[in-house]
Amino acid sequence: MPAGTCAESRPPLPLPDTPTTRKVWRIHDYRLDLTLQCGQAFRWQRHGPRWWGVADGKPVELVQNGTLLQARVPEPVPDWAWLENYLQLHAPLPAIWATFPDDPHLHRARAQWHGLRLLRQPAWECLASFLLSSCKRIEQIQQVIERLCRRWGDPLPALEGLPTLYSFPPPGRIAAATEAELRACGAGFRAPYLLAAARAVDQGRCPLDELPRRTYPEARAALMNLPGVGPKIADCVCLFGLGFLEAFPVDTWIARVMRERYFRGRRVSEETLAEFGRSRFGPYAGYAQQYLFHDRRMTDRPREAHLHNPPSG
DNA sequence: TGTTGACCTGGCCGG
DNA sequence: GTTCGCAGGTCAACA
Repeated sequence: MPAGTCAESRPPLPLPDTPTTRKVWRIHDYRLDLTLQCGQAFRWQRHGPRWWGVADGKPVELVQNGTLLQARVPEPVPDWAWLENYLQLHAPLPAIWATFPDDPHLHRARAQWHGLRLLRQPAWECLASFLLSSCKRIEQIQQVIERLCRRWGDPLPALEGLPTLYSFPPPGRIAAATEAELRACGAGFRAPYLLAAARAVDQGRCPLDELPRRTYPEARAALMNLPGVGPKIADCVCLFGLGFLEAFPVDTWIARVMRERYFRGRRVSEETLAEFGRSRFGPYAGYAQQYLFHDRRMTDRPREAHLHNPPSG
């Protein structure tokens, strides 16, 4: 190759990304309102078309206007991969749907709730949140988590015009708290579970960072070694925090819908339902679970069906 | 192996 | 204003 050609064809030196506080994406098959409010994450607040919360440790304001998604952060960031990953903007939803069997119940849920996505949350925040979730409504879970963040989290740089948001407390901070202090935040009988989990993670006995590199059964078993973590919470953490999309959490809602629609109302154990869900819906069973779960929940709670309204923004 | 009650707390509902 | 059953789960005791 001639020397001159080589110099001309050399790619330009990569320029560092210019840090920005705003970003716009064109998105398809995405419903921000459903995704943030369906019960997989507990730190998002809605005011009209605007959503604000903490994603991957950073305060963010989000607005969806049709196929445009706008984000705003208080301090310039060089890239937005962290938010794209959290929101799973690049998850191939049509390809995921193509893997599912021809299932009338799933088709109906898809038609109604198309655009609902699974988030990818920080594993510790996900584990702590779902440890606090048993026998609580979403609003109550949000309140307890907010108290924990205000008490043991750090204030984050404020978005102009919005209240101060707090980081999710790292395991070491919770590990240093007392059970009574956690109960005072509203954790109730879940307080000793949260404390034990925080200490296990903080001391490296439950290496959350390593679990995504293990197999799903190994990660699930490691989580279930923690006190207070049964099959349901372990599967929620696998699905929403570790990226194991084959996980199929079985809670009371999904157990009801599965027994009704696939087992003619027969009594079937929850472990059997989880195995059935994973084998029927395959490597993306978690997506199927979330659609079936949300469909059933909205059927039983029509008051909350305003979620069906597309974003007004 | 499957079933049952206890565990905190707070919003809801009927009296 | 008060009472009561209930809620997106887990654990341990018991049959």
